[in-house]
This record gives sequence, C-alpha cells and structure tokens, in this order.
Amino acid sequence: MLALSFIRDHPELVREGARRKGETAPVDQILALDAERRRLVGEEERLRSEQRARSAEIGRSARAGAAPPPAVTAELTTLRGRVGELESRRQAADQELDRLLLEVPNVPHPSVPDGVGDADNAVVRRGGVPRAFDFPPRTHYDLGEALGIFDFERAVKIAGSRFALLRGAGARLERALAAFMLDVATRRHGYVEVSPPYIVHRACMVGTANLPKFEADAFHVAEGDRFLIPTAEVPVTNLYRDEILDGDALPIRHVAWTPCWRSEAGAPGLDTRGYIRLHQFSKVELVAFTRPEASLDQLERLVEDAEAVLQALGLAYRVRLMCAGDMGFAQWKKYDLDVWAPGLGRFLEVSSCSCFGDFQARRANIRFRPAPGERPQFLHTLNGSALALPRTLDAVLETYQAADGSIAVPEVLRAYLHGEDRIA
RNA sequence: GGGGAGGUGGCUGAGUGGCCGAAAGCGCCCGCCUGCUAAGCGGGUGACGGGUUUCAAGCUCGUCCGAGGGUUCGAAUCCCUCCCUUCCCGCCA
Repeated sequence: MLALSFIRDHPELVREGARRKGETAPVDQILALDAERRRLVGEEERLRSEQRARSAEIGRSARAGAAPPPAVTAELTTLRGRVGELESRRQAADQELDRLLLEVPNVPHPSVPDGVGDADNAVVRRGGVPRAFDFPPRTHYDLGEALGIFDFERAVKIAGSRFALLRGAGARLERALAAFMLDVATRRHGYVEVSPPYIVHRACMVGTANLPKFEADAFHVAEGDRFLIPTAEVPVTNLYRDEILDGDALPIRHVAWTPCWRSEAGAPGLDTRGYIRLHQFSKVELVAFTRPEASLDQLERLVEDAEAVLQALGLAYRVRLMCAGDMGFAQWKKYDLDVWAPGLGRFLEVSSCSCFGDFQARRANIRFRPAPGERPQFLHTLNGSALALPRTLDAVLETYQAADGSIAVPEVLRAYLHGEDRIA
C-alpha cells in the first residue's frame, strides 16, 4: 500500500497513477476519513491524558494510606465511558481507512510508458533467433500427445479441466528444466534456494497484494482460512514479514521452485488447448529484497537472470516493458519475458519481472535498519519467474522438434537426464 | 488427539494492581583512554501514531509487554476466549 502521508501530500499523483493503470483510487474518501480520524485521535488522547493523570493521583494518595474520594472515582468512571466511546469511533475509522488504503493501486514509476493494453507494451530487446524449419512445425500438444508425454484426458478425469499430466520423458524433462533453472539461479547468480510452504495464511496474501482485491483468483482452503499459493512470490516475500532486517544483509535474493495454483476465473475460453494455462503449474521464482535506492537496478538484473535461462536453452524470446495500463495493481515497474513457440506461431509469456517499490513491504511490514542506530525503514521487494515450467517446456518441444516428431534434448539439459539426448 | 510449561524491546531476561515503556546483561551509537585492535571507563540507545514545526531536529501527548474481550479510578501483572511456541504421551510418512 501507499503511505497515508504520501496520499495526503500528493493526492494528484495517486489519482493520476491509478488513472494510468486504468483503475480508481478512493483518494477523496481517504482524505476525508483521515481528517476525521485525526480529529478523533486528538480528542481521545486529550481525555485519556486527563484520565491517566487523575488515576495516578489516586495511586499516590493510596500509597500514603488515603482512600479515593467516591466523587472522584465516579467522575473517572464517566470519563472512562467517554474515552471508550471515542476509542471505538476512532477504531472504526482506522479500520475503514485500512480497508481503503489496501485498495489504492501502486503508482507506476515515471519510466513506465502510457498505454491501455498489450499493444502498448514496448519491446526493449530480443534474444535468440527463431529457428527456421524446412517442415511445418507442430504444436507442443500434437507432439506431446503423439510421444505419450502429455495425458490431458486422464488429468481431466482426475481433477477436471485446466489440469495436465506429464508422463515418462515429459515429466523427466520438466524436472530437468526446473533443476537446471535452480542451478543457474543458485550457482551462477548467487540466489539462496528456499523450499517454502505451499499453503499460506490470509495475511501473506494481503502482504503481497493478492488480497483483498483478487480473492476470486485464488484457491481457498477452508481449514484455517488459508490459501494455496498462486506463486512462490507469496510465501517467499512473506519470509521476512514483520521483521527489521540488518541493512548489511541486503540485498537478499531467494529462488524457489514451487507449484502454483490459480483459479483462472477471468480467463474462460483462453488457452484451453495445450499445456499453457492451468489451475496448477510449477515455476522457478526469483525474489529479491533491496534498499530503496538499489531496486530499479536490481530489477534490470533480475530480468537478465531470467533471460540467462532462455539463452542457455537456445530459445528465441523478447523482453517487453509493460505499459501502465497492462501492469498489475501492486507493481511499480514490470517487464515480461515472452518465449517464441514456433508450433503455435506466437510468443508465450514465461516470466514477469516486477519491482514493487515499498508497496508490498509496507503491507507486509518488512523493514531494514540502514545502519546501526538508525531508524528502520521499508525496503523494496522484487520478483520474477525464471521461469514458468509449462510454457518453457512447450517452447523446448516446439523448437527442438524433428520432422519425425521426436525432440532433441537441449545440450544444457542432458546432464540432468543422464545423457538422454532425444525424446522419441 | 491427551496432559504440562510458556509467549515482555534488535537479542537474552526480570517484573503478581499505581512509583513500569518496563531492571539487568548482550548488541549498537557517541566520547575518553590506548601506538593499532581488543580490553577498560563514562554517557546514550524501542516501535507506531497525534500535536507543534517550511522540512528535519527538538519538545509534547497517546498507544503498544502474542491477539481480542472483561474487571478496576488505575492492568505487563487479575479473569475469559483465541493464536502460537515448547516438553511428555499417543498416532504417523
């Protein structure tokens, strides 16, 4: 969320930021409620101060052996009632203010271009060269079903639509991809691997801003009011919730390979064919915690770290800077990485790398102490996929297919497959 | 699942109704001392919010001792509910 003081001091920036994202922010309501709250706080505290002082007076005379005069205690009882009444009004205002603050979207960074949708996103660079085929390339689902490495029908029998099942070499290939991605992140780029819980408290979902606005996108576990994670971003960002970290410890960079669950409530009819958009998929996720002044540089680095995987796999891709209108609620600045899928003949989004500024840190209360003795302040959070497994697998299948429908295993994955170099 | 113990500041930990935002120690900061480092000596050091202030500092008021409620003129302290940690027993991959 944004700081109340920021909204108070720059209401126009907040309105403008929301407008650029195509959203609305209840700025006027917040300002009015804030004024009301401060009035109540002042009055409450004045009475409370009086109450404390006079009670202390009784305490002092009690130590001297005097009984409290009934008239005074009666008066203080009345005072307690008035304080209580003001307190509950103030609490109601606090609660409503918190609720409204959670609904204010992050303001896009000035370097984020204007725009309303996909067409306005700017391609900042391309990597790799799309492979030239001397035969019509097939889709991953055609290839995969023929090879017996996808079993969509049985997955639907087990769990319903938008679930998939990998078999044999398909399951092994995905595991090899994940292991390779984890090694790139940990050994080459220095991320610390974590294996977090896949079910989290509501507070974690609020911390990363998946709630309260987007509850319909999540799978809710009734037991204990918890949620299946939609991305490792949620448990990993919340690792340091309610903590004050040592400034010397920053940046902290983690990587996690986890399953992700999404209801895909807003996408009926989209990508229903193939191994593209599922209720459950796995993803290798990078998460970083930085000092405020370092976060935008860290974002560039995060993107490069994700690109490194695509480069090593020999896949063609592009990097796009998302326009304001295509950004999420919580993001300050965001890049997408899209891999070229020659069978489908289109790009597939395999990574989304975002910097949140202190938006998540404020919600999750993650702070750091810049130097010993200094006041704690909110740090900046970032995350990005490196990469989503299903679509990366799709791109590998489609890119490395042979005319006979077999798949060449990319060089870098062979060590993870005990030398297997072809899926046939 | 059954029974016991416990949750206090960055950390350890004292505190059973007012003199407690909280002893002591550690850590950290400033100064002194020392050829440097360490040791030693002295002082300081929680978070959040309101007011004051051009900003900051400062001053001032309030809240916070796991969370929420209650009793009381007054609660870290007494009562209730919940959450969590830990130990023993049971069950279990």
